[in-house]
Amino acid sequence: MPPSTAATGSTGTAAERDGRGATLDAVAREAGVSRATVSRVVNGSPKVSAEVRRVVERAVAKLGYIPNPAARSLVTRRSDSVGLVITEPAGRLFEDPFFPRLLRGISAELSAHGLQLVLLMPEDDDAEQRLERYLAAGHVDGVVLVSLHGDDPLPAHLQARRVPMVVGGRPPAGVTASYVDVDNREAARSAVRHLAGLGRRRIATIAGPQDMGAGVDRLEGYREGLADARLPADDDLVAIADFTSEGGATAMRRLLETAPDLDAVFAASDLMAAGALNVLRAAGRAVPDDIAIVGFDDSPLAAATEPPLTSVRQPIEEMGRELVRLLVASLEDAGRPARRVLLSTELVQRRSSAGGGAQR
Amino acid sequence: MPPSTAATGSTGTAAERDGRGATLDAVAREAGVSRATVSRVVNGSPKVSAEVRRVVERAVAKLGYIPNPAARSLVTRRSDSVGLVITEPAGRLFEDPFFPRLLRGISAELSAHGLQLVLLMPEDDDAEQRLERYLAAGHVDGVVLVSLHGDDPLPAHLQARRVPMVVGGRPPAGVTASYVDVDNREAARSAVRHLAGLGRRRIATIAGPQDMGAGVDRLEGYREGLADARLPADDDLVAIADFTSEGGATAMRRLLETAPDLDAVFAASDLMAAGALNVLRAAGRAVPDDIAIVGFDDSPLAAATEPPLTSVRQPIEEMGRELVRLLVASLEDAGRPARRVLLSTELVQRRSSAGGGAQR
DNA sequence: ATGACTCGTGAGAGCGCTCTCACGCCACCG
DNA sequence: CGGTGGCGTGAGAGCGCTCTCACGAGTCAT
Repeated sequence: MPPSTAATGSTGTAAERDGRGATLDAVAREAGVSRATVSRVVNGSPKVSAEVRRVVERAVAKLGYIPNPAARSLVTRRSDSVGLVITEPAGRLFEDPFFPRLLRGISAELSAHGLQLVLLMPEDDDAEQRLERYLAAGHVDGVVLVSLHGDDPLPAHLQARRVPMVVGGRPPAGVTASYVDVDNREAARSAVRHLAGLGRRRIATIAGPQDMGAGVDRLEGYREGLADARLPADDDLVAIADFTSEGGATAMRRLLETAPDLDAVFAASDLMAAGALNVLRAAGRAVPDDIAIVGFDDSPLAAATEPPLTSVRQPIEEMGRELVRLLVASLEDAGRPARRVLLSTELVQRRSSAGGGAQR
Repeated sequence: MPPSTAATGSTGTAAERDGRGATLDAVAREAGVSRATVSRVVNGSPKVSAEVRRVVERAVAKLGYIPNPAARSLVTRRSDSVGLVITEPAGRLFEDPFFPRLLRGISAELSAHGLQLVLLMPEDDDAEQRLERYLAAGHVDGVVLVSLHGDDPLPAHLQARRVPMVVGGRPPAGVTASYVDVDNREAARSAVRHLAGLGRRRIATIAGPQDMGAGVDRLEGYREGLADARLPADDDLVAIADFTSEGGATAMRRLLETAPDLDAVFAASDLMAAGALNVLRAAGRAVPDDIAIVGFDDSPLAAATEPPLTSVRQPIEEMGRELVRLLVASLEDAGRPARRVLLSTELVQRRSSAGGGAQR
């Protein structure tokens, strides 16, 4: 600690203030105007003469003034930040590029709106309770919820507390909030039709968690795809996993037992498809010749596996951006009814489901 | 909007307040004590009689009181949140599990200290300027900087503004701050010795960016490892990349041209090693028989490649936790000198560098 | 009984900002 | 020449909290 730099009145050379930063009041004195006027200039109000504005701006620059966010928040009742709540066990977060990509989209759009991102990853129920208080306290202006599982009480509680929120993916029943999703059902359906079009007849699926919208919808789409192709449904062809590669591997092993004659697999995520791929290789099944496989997400991983994965591309970054747009809109107009935004997908074909396999 | 719910005095049934939440004052009135006392109870001060405490707690519960964070911050000059600044181009963020893992560690430790995480990912210079103002304004109590590149002015600026900060990895010259790192030099050195011990004589390296501490240190360690094994240094054996798999692939192609006789590769990240692996496979070079390869990080990816990668394990989550510990310590004692924490690494051997290859 | 303490509590100032309202000024009209 | 109406500016009240300080009541030694 330097020995008390003394109070040299208004001498202070620019930003060399020690201790706390300059206040509105200091700027006002420096510029010879009132606090109100400085406030107007700082906040870009049009009702300030050009001359005064210049003087104030000079004072601001000279003192290195930066508004105190807490003081501002206290009166505006806004924090200019939003929370992103990710409730997902470690496993998937680590390996799935889904989250980083979503984050990127969210972050970019928030930045465009001058908002900051508070990342919240409750590790247990206790942390989730603290999280709820935190959000209810108004630390953030709104919340983006992603990767919701069916039994999570958080969205309902936030709704009760009137915390503005948007959800990534179809929210669980009972929760009405704006959300952004892709048409998982339709995407899965067309992926299965693609496999059927290749002549595959015993098409299995590695489905996602059945407590998540994406998991349920993609499984449903799979079933519809089978029906479209007039193929019989068969529970032996369905294995549920958790979106991780390890889960995908386990599911694939199970499928090889329950339905050894399968000739195609639709996996509800690329990660699970990659896990399945490893198992198939170890089992000596050739991909795509013996077994064709299609993933979901079109993550960078899909192009890097051997063989590369056919996959359903979803615009993850764009989902992030759209989530923020919805949230910002509801922040500006609280009475706004909840909206749903559905983004489109595209089947990206690669070698894992190339033609010339089992038939055709 | 409901037609003005009228002012029914102190009737209000519990948390059914409309509009803003209850204030300290309201709780004080409800409990029949002063604001100061309620404040003491809420903040767990010991100087409150058990009896009064009970009464106040009941009032708090009844009104569903949650302190207003802005008001509190205004007087305490603390935000109870810290910023995590990641300045890294999209590419690596997407594929490298490094960041999610680090995040996990940071988030867990912050949570243990009752701190929140503000995630900051400036996309361009403009955003970085805004970021600086944001941090200087005191929105956060301190900052964790990771993935610093040598030319980034941010750390120096933050230092000038006296923003408490810690750095992940060795900070660039001129910046003095506490930091957490692994002994990259020693780890790389022993990885190279491991390869030499296998009888490899033409050991190449795919090094990381030379504007980052980890990139420089691992390359240096590689050179020391060669010297240890009395192997000649050779610039043809060195290719610089950017820690991504694509970069690793490009570097590997270049190495195959400049040094077609190489029999081992030390890659400064698993991602780069994986990219190299693909190139080697395409080039018909058998791993580990023709060419042994060692990666760095021991990410989940390392175990999933074919063949699985020998890799230097670093305790990434623990690095995150330690970063937070250092930051918290310097928050509590501003005069505290900068410290360096070095965590240990471990070489995890897998098939990509199995014995029985070129020699031995 | 008196003074010296401790201990729990209340009064009140103040953190730095925004925003409403009032006011003075000038241009313009009748 | 007095009235009218913007328009730019200042005064001042708060936002909800913490924290210092003063104070009354009890405890104990003198």
